[in-house]
Amino acid sequence: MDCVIIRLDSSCPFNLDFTLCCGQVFRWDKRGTWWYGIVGEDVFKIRQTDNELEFENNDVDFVRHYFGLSEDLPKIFSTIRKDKHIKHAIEKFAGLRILHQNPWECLISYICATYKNIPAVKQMLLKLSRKFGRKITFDKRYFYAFPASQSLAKASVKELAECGLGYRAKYVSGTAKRIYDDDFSFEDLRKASHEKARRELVNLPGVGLKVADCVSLFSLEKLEAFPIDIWIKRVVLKYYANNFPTESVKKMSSKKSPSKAEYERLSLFGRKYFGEYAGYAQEYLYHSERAETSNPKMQKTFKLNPKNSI
DNA sequence: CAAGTGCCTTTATC
DNA sequence: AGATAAAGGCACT
Repeated sequence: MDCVIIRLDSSCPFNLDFTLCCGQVFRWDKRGTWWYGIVGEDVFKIRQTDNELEFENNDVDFVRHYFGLSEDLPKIFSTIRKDKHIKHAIEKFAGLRILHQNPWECLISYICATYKNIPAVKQMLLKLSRKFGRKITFDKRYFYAFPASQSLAKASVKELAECGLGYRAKYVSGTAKRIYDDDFSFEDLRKASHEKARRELVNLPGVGLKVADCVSLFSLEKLEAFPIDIWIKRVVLKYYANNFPTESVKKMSSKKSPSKAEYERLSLFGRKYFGEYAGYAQEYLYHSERAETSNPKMQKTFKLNPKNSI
C-alpha cells in the first residue's frame, strides 16, 4: 500500500481531529493514531503530525478536496472574525474544516440526525451500511460502504426501521425513492445557488430547513448556509440577541425548536452578519459552544467510542 | 442502577 | 400565520 504525505503550513491550517470529531460527519473512526474513514465506495486511513498529513489508499487530489484543503482558511477567518465570540471559537478550534461530503450520504445522514444525538446517528448509519452496503476489507478489518440510493429505495420501511431509524424510516425510504427514480441531480444543486438548492431539498420527505442547510453546507459547497440547530439557536440568542426584538428573543428562548419563520430569521441573521462564509462561523460557534457547555460530554464526543467501531 | 431527560427536527393538525 | 403535539429509541445523567 502506498503512503502519501501532504505538507501543511501556517498558510494552510488544518486539524484532523477537530474536523472529524465535530459532528459534521459520522463515518470516521480512530484506531491508534490513524483515522479510518469510509468515503464513497472506499475506505482510507489518514493521520496527522504537526505539519504533515499522511494517508493510505487514496490520492492527493481527492484528499485535498474532501478535507477542504484548497479553501483559503486564513481568508475565511478574516471574513467571519466579527466579534469576540467568534474570535474565541476560531482561536480554540483553528484548523477545523468543513468537509466536502458525498451529497447522497450527507442527505440520508442528516435525515437520520433529526432529533437524535451524534452517537445514536452513528449507530443508525453503521447498521444501515451493514445491512445494505458493500462489505470492504481493509487492514484486515471489515467495513461497509454507504448503501446506494437504489438499495435504500428498494428496502422496505420495516427493514429500514430495524436499523434503529424509528419514524425516520419512512422518510429515508421516500427520499431514497425520489433520488433513485427521479434521477435527482445533486450535481445540478451543487452548481445552483444556495436558495435554489434548499428549495429543492425541502421538497424531499423528512427534509426541513435545518437538514437542507446542513446538506447545502456539508456537501453542496454552499459556505454561506447557516444551519440552526438547538446549539446554534442558544448561541445566537445568548451572544447576538441585540439583533432581534426583545419579545422575539424571549419567545424563542422559551421553547426548544424554532418555528419555520423563526428559523429563517435566525439563519438569515447568520448569513448577513458573517457573510459568504457564514457556514464556517456556524461550525466554529457550534463546536465552541458544545465544548464549553458540557465538558464531560464533549470529552466523550472527542474521544473514540469503542462501540462505534466501523 | 433505574427512571427521567434530551436529542444538530419534521410533519400533521388545528 | 402560528401554536401544539406526536413521533423510535438510544445515550447520558
